Amino acid sequence: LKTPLKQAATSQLVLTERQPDCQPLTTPPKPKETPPADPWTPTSNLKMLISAASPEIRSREQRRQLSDSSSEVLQTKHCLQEHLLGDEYEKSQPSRKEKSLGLLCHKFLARYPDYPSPSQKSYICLDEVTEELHVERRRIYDIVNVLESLHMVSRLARNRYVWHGRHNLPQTLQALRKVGEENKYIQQIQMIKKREYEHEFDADGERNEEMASSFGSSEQSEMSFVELPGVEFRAASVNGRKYKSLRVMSQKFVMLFLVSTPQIVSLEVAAKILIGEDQLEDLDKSKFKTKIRRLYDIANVLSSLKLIKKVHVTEERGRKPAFKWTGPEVLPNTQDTKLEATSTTCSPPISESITSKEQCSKALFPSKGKQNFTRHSSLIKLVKSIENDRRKIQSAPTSPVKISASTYQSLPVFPNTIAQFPAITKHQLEGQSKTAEEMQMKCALSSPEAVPKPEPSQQPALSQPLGVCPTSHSSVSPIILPHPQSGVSYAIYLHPSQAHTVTTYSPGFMLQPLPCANVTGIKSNNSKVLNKITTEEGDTQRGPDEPTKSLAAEERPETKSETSSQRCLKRSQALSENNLIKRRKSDEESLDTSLTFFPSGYLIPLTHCTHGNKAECSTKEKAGVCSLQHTAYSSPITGVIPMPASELKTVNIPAFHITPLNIMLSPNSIAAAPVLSNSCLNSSSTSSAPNPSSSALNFMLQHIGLIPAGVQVPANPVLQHVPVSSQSENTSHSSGSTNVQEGKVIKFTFYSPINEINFLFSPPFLQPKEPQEPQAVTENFFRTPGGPNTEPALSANSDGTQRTSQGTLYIPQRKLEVSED
DNA sequence: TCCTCCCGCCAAGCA
DNA sequence: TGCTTGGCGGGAGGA
Repeated sequence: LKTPLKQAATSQLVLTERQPDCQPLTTPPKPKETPPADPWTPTSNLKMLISAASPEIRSREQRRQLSDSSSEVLQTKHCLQEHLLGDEYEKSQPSRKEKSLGLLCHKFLARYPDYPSPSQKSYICLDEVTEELHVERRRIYDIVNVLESLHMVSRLARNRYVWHGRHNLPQTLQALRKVGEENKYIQQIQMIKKREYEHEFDADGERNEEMASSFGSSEQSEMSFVELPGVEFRAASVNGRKYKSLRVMSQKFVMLFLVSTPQIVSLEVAAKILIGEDQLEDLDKSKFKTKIRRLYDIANVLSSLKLIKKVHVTEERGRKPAFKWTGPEVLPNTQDTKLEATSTTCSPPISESITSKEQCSKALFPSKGKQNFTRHSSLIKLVKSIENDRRKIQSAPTSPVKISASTYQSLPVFPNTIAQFPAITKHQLEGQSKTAEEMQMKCALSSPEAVPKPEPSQQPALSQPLGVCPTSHSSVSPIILPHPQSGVSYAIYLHPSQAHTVTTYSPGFMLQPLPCANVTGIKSNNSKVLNKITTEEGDTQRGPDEPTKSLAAEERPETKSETSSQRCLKRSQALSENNLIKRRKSDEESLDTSLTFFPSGYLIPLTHCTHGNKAECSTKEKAGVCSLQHTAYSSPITGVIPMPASELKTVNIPAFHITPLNIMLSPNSIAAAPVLSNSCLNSSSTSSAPNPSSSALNFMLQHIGLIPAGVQVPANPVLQHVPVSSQSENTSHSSGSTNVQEGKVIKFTFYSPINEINFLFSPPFLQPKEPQEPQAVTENFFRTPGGPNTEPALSANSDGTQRTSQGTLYIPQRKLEVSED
């Protein structure tokens, strides 16, 4: 009852306020005379009914008519009243969509030029806007707040804003991206996704508890408004409210897009992150719903600005609303350049400290005092989260698993991997596989065409050897990780089509599941279970004939890799220096956790590839990564090769670092990496250095129990040049095409957030063998292959695992997906 | 049924 | 003290 009355009063107020503006208006002041609080007179009764039926429409219609003539107003009023009890009145109401904030924002934006003349400032009077757009003031605030977050408007005074248009947008986005990177939002996203999958079946409470721990305590919560020089932020209130401001939320929401790869953020994740940085007690459902509501508000405005677009991420658990960034690409290089132009201290040193951050912030926002700098606490929270994990596993059984200390940094990589799946549509994968042959030709590592949407300016000039070496130009591109101390290096086979995006070394990454393994091809028959993104326009549904393109669309330009990877390495190093031992535990935990749901891939040891030789080291030193101190823990169970920290110290890890920025490595970069071909292999102790593929195979096969330990199998040329053709992959059940025999090749795939690393193993080694300990576990991660749309014929093992009759191991993506059959 | 998000209450804070 | 600003959540339209 309250609302209608109030609305009626408002309508009357509007009515009377408009009178002076409308000359012929002669509306009697009767509404004023009738106290709105008295609903029991016939007039007020009627009025209340009208208001109750649709106060908005009533006032809106009245206002509209008032602008024409007073008589029309009265007629309209009468008309409305007459229709009040009828269905026609309801029909006359604008639909909900017509009143949407997005539409309103469109109208609002239409009032002002995108790029107003600097000499001529546009001022926004809220009163005028509310009148002209026939909306409540409250709605305008929603719009203005979001626009403020992008510095498209700024508050001048009460009721008064200045319209800046999009002049500041690039600068703002770069600043936001920078802040987002510094605060490791991508890692938060990964963390959330990881926990999401880990606790898929957990009770909400438990999940919330986990979430809470992952974000640390509320005391660390600190949300600030990112400002730009010259764009002063004058919040109406400077109290704590501003930290919950829609502005801040909007900025953070945008940050998530800018640091994500692909630039798709689900509302759920965004809300959790926003809550995570708020208070722990906010993790209840109502708060979550509130955040979601606000995010919808923000998203509507951002959509009107064409910065984002609504999409849907389809997962096993259903269709999730998400948004995809469609705004201008914000390149970190440019950003860094700009930052450096502002201040030379902006380039974070090897160990990025808070001090340097603040310096950078000062440089970025010189017009404001320190209190205005953005000082997000995400990093601290992340650390806390991991420490929580560590604590949890302190009592857990020790595991021989070793993963790199960098896992500490890239712990959430795993979820990130999942996070990336949405970006890879089934069609994309299929298309990718179908064009595998073509890519083999086109996507030679040195070929720029191999890079989806290669932007010249984005081609990373990876001057440093990354320890990632192509051994061939086949579609399966081996990458070597030198292993100095043990004398064993590791090979990773990269699919060239994705090699450009590979990046990432991370134990978490190594321990991640190997989805989509189809023996004969790149095509994944798992693709059906891959998350897919379907925009409403279906624009992300790309045909199979343009896999590269589609991938490119979803993946971040590789450009970011160089600086980002360096930065990440530095951060990882800094973080790992002090708590290396502790983190091992944590890493183990994370590994174990990953094990639960995600089978891992394998690093293939190159037993004859010498390590630590001067040539290699010099190469690494050139890369500036020799000092990298990471401890890798891997589990034989998960097929991860133990990789002590000392070993990794001299490994050119950067290329394998999974960073929150999703650093990518271009084929060119990989091709340019000389480690394998020159430093590593050539510098090996013997001139007859075995083919790394052989070592890789041996290790792999031993590891999974297909051959006994100590048994060495000769290298198979297939491994060096595994022709993965669309034919073979599509006809895995028929005679194998090219060199891949039917069902005789195992392809292991690492999925990083943005790429896959494939390991192909040739037939001779797939011989029946007595299951050994590791095998039993390992096979749990395998699933038989099948056509892209068909379920493979499985032969269940006694332990419940399955193996294809064709000898092909099929690696599922997720636990849930594995459960089928 | 769930997703979206309109709507407006009401409190904080400004003028 | 009135007005502006905006956090917040109920609940309804829509898919």
